[in-house]
Amino acid sequence: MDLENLKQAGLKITVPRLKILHILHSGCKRHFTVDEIYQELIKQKASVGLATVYRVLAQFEACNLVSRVQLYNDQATFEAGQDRDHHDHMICIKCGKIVEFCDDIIEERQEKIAKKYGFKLKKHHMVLFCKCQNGCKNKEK
Amino acid sequence: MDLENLKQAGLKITVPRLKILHILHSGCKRHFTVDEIYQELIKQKASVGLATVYRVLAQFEACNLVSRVQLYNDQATFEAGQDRDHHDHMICIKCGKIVEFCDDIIEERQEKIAKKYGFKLKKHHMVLFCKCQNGCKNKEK
DNA sequence: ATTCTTGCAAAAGGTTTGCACGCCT
DNA sequence: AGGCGTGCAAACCTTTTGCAAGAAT
Repeated sequence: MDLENLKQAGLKITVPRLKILHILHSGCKRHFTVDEIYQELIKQKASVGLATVYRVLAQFEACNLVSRVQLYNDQATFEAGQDRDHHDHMICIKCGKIVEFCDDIIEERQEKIAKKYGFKLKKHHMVLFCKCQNGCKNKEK
Repeated sequence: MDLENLKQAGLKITVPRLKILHILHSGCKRHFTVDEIYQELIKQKASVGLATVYRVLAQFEACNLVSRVQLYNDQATFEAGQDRDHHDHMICIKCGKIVEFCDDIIEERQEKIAKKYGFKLKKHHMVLFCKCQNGCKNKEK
């Protein structure tokens, strides 16, 4: 349970932390920019400062309640969920829909390519930018 | 020839543009952050403003003399060379050495994965972070 | 009581823009 | 003269930090 993680990490159960946890887990959305969370807090009329959102997310990251993912070039994005297995992301450039996937063949090739050049692969970063084929009528993000 | 591109794009041949072009093509290095170029200009005692570096690189990008690549999360990076074929990057996290590569198997898998989820792949972003195996004694970047 | 948290404002770091001066034709 | 190009400073945007006041145990 999330609250256990907080306690174990020596973090107190506070209103801002609970509200942010709630946002992270409500609905089917799992990826949030800092500003998305901040705007949601404003919508809920919670008086939580932007600096607090940044601080809390960094703390959550440290105790594995969220992980930081680089989906866009300009804003930090956090992904809800604990101890997730490795995966990459596919994003619809029109509606923003995100799909997580992991492809063994690609993972294997990456290792081989690194080895071929005398490198040892430490991590990788891969995002596929796509368009949903059906039913995505939203405007470009 | 580079100067032709400039003229065709309606850009005048000026000292800052020539100096930046020269930096882009001298040596074997092909990837530069804005600041690397700016620092090199300072080292050469060229009085070129940082804003100019940004503006010139944006213009060079528009006429295909450089392309913008997202290698680090915090700083824009530009790659010298015109009309390059698609490729991805592998970076040594210790010495910063960059290798460009393109793997058909990965490219093909990316298409397939997109299709599998009902997406149409438009572009992708992939960077492998590695360690050189031999002879890389530099400190972490 | 003590330690942790927070909101606010200011600072930081990278990038862009406004503006007046300068250069070239 | 006219327009493009430039340096400088100021503005911008996201993120971080300092600090004094407030909460949690």
